[in-house]
Amino acid sequence: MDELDSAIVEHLQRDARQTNRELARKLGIAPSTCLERVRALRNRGVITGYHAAVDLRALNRPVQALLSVRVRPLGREVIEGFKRYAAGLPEVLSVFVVAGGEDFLVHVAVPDVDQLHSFLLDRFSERPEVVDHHSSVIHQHLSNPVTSPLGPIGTG
Amino acid sequence: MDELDSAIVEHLQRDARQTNRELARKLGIAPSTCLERVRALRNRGVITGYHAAVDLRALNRPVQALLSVRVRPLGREVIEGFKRYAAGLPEVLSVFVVAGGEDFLVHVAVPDVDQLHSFLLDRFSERPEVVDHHSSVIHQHLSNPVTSPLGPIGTG
DNA sequence: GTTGAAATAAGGCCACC
DNA sequence: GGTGGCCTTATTTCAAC
Repeated sequence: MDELDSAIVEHLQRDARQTNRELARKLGIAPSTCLERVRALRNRGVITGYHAAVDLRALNRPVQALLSVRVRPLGREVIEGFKRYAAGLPEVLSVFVVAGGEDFLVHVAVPDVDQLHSFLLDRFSERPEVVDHHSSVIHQHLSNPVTSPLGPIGTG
Repeated sequence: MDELDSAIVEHLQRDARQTNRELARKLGIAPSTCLERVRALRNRGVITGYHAAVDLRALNRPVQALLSVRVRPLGREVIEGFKRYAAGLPEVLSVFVVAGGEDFLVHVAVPDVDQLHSFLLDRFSERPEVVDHHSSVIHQHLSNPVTSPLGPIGTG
């Protein structure tokens, strides 16, 4: 994991479909060298995959919310069970298992606020382990396009 | 936005670097047809980009947290200002602007808990508009690999 | 809108440095 | 570990349906 690897990761986070030749040209290295580096990053698990990003409005899901959920009794089975349940729901974008006042934060995207309400009632309130929940509508969500190493770059 | 488009979007969310031929074969259409569909999805803004996903541990950032922040006075300038400030910090993965008890939820990834503490003190506590903040360490973060349309598929 | 084939460009392997 | 060349494979255009 040197500076070249770091640069490759940054470029591929911005555009995962640029050709190997284009990437090599930007970095000033030979395409074959670049290809080997990229493959090594995948094999070492630094790059975990390549994913298309979508516009939630285009998919009829303009309303986003963060749902905080408390479950009881606290234990591995209840936590694991709810986590997998929530992650499997089509409305759910991601699930955070957190420490502190709440146990889960569930990021959802739905067609409208009525369906957000229905989702809470039908999917969360009815679950016996859910003792409390609270929703925060998301007005805006900005994602950092690149995630770079922090601190000294590891030796691999 | 028919069912074919929907299927294309799902496949490209799982693997954005599969060849056009492979994608066409899975969908049972000609490669040239597939290519045109994919291009149309990009031009219509349904697919917004292709991004490499990375392992945060490999980038020396194994500690994640969600930081809830309240700012005052509440107004467009303060909200916009803090939002852009937070989104520009290298430790920050994404920023949620939310309604409800808190104003922001900031998703961060740092090398260790000490640097999480330092981040809060140096980057948030010192900001005059930040009147309160509270951190929740993330034990686990699951993302849904695919985001599909909900409800009736729009006519585009 | 979809297809098949031809032209263009890229990916991938290997010998060499 | 990095490079350049060669062969294989994919992408992309275009005329026709």
